[in-house]
Amino acid sequence: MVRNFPEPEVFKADCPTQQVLETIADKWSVIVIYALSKGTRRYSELQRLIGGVSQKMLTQTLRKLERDGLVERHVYPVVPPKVEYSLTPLGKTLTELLKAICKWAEIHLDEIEAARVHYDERIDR
Amino acid sequence: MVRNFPEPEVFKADCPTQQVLETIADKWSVIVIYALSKGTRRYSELQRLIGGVSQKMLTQTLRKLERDGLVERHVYPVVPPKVEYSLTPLGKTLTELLKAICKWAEIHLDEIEAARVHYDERIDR
DNA sequence: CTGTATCCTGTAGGATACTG
DNA sequence: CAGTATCCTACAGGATACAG
Repeated sequence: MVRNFPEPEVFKADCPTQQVLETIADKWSVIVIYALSKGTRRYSELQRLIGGVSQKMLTQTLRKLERDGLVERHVYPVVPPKVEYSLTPLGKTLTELLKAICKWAEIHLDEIEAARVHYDERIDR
Repeated sequence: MVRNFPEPEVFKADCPTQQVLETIADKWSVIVIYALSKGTRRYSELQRLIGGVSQKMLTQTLRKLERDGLVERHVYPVVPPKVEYSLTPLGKTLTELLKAICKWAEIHLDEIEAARVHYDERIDR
């Protein structure tokens, strides 16, 4: 299923860029990175901070980000356990971009909402 | 389930910013917008251009983007049917940001790949 | 406290067939 | 050509229980 497109583009199914997108174009990933952008956080802090995230998804997201080298995990050998998460330098370079996305969303919120209402009005009949 | 956080943040489950993220933090949306960034495309062009997208997902994504006012749909009343898609002005403002994300992905591809290999080596044993 | 393991359900999304 | 409709399955992701 590996066809040969002339363009070295994002369009190829096996394009590695898409694999990266899988990670960062994900709701929880964006939010977690956003939450860590202000500094180190403990696991439980993140859980409290992010409303509506399940334990499973939080852990899963953190592992994925750690694997991609965006987040660093530091375990203190104490009891009870203490684990801190922070952005790596690589992660920090991404932060600015994601913030820009979030800012875009905030700015154009009304515009989008209006578009949706308009669209739905045309459809519902 | 609407708790009252002090921060007017992305963390609230009902935050409208999250709703916007649902749309644009999506793999196919990013790719479709990317594909339209160079100009108007017909439905079938998009389908050919984007490797690995199913008819269902393409239509679904286009509808979602149209609803949010990011994409415009123009139907020519001819037979056989001809439908063209293009970015709205609003959609174009987003293009630059998404391109930046894609560019980031390209630039840091190696770094991420290396991090993954490193991570997996530590785990597999 | 910071997880992992298991179960269970809804649904995203592919394949296929059909229509204006 | 540009879709909609239907079926079907894999897997995302919540709830719960348990462990180090």
